[in-house]
Amino acid sequence: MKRNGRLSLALHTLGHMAGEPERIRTSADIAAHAGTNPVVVRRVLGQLRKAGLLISEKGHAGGWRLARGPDDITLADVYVALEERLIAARNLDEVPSCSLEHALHRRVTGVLDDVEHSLIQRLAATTIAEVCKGDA
Amino acid sequence: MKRNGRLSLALHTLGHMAGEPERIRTSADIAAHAGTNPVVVRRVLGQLRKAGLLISEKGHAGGWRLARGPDDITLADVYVALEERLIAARNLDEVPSCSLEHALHRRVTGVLDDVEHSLIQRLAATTIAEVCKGDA
DNA sequence: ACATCACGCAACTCGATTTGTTACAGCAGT
DNA sequence: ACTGCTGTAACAAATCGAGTTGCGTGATGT
Repeated sequence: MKRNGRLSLALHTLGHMAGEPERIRTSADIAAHAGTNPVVVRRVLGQLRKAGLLISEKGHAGGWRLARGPDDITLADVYVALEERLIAARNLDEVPSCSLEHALHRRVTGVLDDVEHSLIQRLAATTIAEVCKGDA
Repeated sequence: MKRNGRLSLALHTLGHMAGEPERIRTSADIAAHAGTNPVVVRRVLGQLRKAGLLISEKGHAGGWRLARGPDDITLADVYVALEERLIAARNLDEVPSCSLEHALHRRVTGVLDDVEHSLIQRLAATTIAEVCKGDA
């Protein structure tokens, strides 16, 4: 796992959950399966929980499960929940010294924002359930 | 300068060159203007040279100049020359252990490649000369 | 010829970001 | 009470890009 590790981990986990929605999984289980650390899992899935995609329960029989049906969670939901923003730069508004820089920045970020938007739309077209089905 | 620093630097420099195509600039000049280091400039512009966008000449009166007219260089040319690939992951084909991972990977990279492609097409619609004009 | 000025390239440092790890507090069942 | 889970903070390790230094090479002017 290297780049987009969080996204990979999240999608992978959700995919498995979609296969057996009843089963409650612990972060240790998930971490073992993904070859990473339970804390990392909790960090990533915690963002999905905040976004309302997952529910986590503490205590003896605790663990993680889907907050909604797998056909009601799209890849875009996951993407935005993780605040990935692969494309659009999350910039610290660097004041451009020369006006050319300004013009360039405006044009490029305009395109980038558009493309990011279209990426999200494309991701919104696929649900977790579909991906899981396509696997079989 | 932080993320996409190479792209910024390249576009900025090309923009200025488009304004005065005759003038030959040294990497020291460019670096001073961009607030960075001559070696960094040579690294970045070197990629543009390999892509046939720039010409560099050594020696006393050496320096950098455009290899073609500014209206014949698009933002996409620069983007691909730098091998930026903001979107599509440059992965080391990690063999997915479970088939779900496989299905996921295929679908996500499919979308990502498409979006990357559309990004390049959008960038190809703008030339360096246009950006320079838009500035004035 | 020779000094000068510029690029080309490799190796290294540095800082920021990301990922992995350890430790501990809190909560829910048995 | 005890066990087993999450939540969080703090720290360590790996990663990556930018910056830096040093030296080799080619072209120009004297």
